[in-house]
Amino acid sequence: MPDSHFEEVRSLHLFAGMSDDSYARLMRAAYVQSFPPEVELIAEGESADFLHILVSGAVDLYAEWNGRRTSMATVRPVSTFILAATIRDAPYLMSAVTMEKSRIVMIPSQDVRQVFDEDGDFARAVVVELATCYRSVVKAQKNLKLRTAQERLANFLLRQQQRAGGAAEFDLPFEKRRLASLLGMTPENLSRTLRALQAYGVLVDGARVRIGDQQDLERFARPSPLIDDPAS
Amino acid sequence: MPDSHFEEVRSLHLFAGMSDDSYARLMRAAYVQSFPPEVELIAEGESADFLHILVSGAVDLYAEWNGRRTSMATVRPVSTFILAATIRDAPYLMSAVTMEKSRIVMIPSQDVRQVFDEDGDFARAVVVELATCYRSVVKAQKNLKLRTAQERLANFLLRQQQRAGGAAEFDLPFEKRRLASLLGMTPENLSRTLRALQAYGVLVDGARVRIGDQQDLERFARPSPLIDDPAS
DNA sequence: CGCCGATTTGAGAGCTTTCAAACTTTGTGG
DNA sequence: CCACAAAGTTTGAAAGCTCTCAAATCGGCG
Repeated sequence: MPDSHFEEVRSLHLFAGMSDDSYARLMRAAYVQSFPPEVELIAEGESADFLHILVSGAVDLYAEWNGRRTSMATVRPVSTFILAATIRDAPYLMSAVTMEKSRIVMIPSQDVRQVFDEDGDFARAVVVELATCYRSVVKAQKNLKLRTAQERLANFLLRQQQRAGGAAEFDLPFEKRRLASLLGMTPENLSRTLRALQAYGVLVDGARVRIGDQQDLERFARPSPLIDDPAS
Repeated sequence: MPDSHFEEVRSLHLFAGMSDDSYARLMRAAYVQSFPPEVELIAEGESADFLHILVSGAVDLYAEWNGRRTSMATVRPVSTFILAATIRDAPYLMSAVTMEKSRIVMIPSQDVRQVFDEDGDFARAVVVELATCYRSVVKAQKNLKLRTAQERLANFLLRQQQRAGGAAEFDLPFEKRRLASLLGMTPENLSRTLRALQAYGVLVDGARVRIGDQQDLERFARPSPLIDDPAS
């Protein structure tokens, strides 16, 4: 593996606190791979043979049932995904597909479990990572069950605006069809709902969004740290 | 704390593997408390001062936003709840209320974090517990996003039937209003949807449910281990 | 330019919610 | 033990929201 990735991954919270020894063991059989867009990395139901770490690019986690499909989350660098399945040695609950050209570090699951069994520091880091993932899914579920589609969209836009440094204008980070799926609606409905938010000063042109009156949109969206804060 | 609870809690997967020493430290400041039904144990947004372990009874985890309320999960003995907030030393994301008379062991969060920092075995057990919780929320989210209300209800009934040992008749485990909220619908809609499942041989009388033709209901519900299996 | 996929728009159907009222169940006090 | 009150459940009607299907439009790329 190139040194640059080696160091980049090392600096992740998950690996930062462990001994050089354990880290070396973890990386011994690990390798980096580059993928073009739209490549299926893992499929729901398969056994979790590798822990994946996204170094660059973007990955969509989705799930399917009975012919339907929904986006569950978007993974951005640098972060791991599907840690829980690796630890539990259980089947993946979600599929993963690259959204763009992506570089991914893959560590054999059995190495992760072995180091996990031997290195308490690593085990503790895994806990913190998992607790964070757990809390973020709980937030996603609250978002789904407590808010209407319009409210979810409004809050999503406000979060995007924050990510854009508070600018009044910014671009949507991915296709609208994927956004619709993430928010739990159809593309058609997203289109209409975006339009409905004009009433709160939202203007959309293609992927470009302009938030005319943040206060007004916030009054409608009522963002809450217990649902919308990415960390915590 | 009474010895009976002491042993019962000790036998939980979360505590089974740790040293007597660590366990004693964890339990030093812990105490058991009995609560009548409908008691608010913790409120969303509060800081996580105690890890809770339900020894007997039942607890509803719910969340609120903007005046709306939804049930997120039901906790059954013997299990812990809100472990992630304790570990992260972060605010609770959900509120908890007793559904029946319940006995609950409360361990100060700082003790949990301290033992967690010192005892690798405990840290590893926490990981397994958290990974399981994480996976169960992911399943709940797939259930919500991929299935219609009717399908969620049908699968819920099949799961209940399993819990009842496969009997054709069984009782719903809690009030219908709570079930409706768990499944993400209104009580009125649950009532109508139960009726709609007559088409697949489901008969309801009060809390009593009779599944006339399991095969038929399964053909409609299409249960999947990646959504409906409680463990794994 | 012309094709292909993504997005938008329209219309209609279907599902879910809301509101109101009737009915049932549960628990309490007389 | 009965009557009553309070809460939970069911039913009906209407409104609102979301989905589906179909067609039109937009946008990027060869």
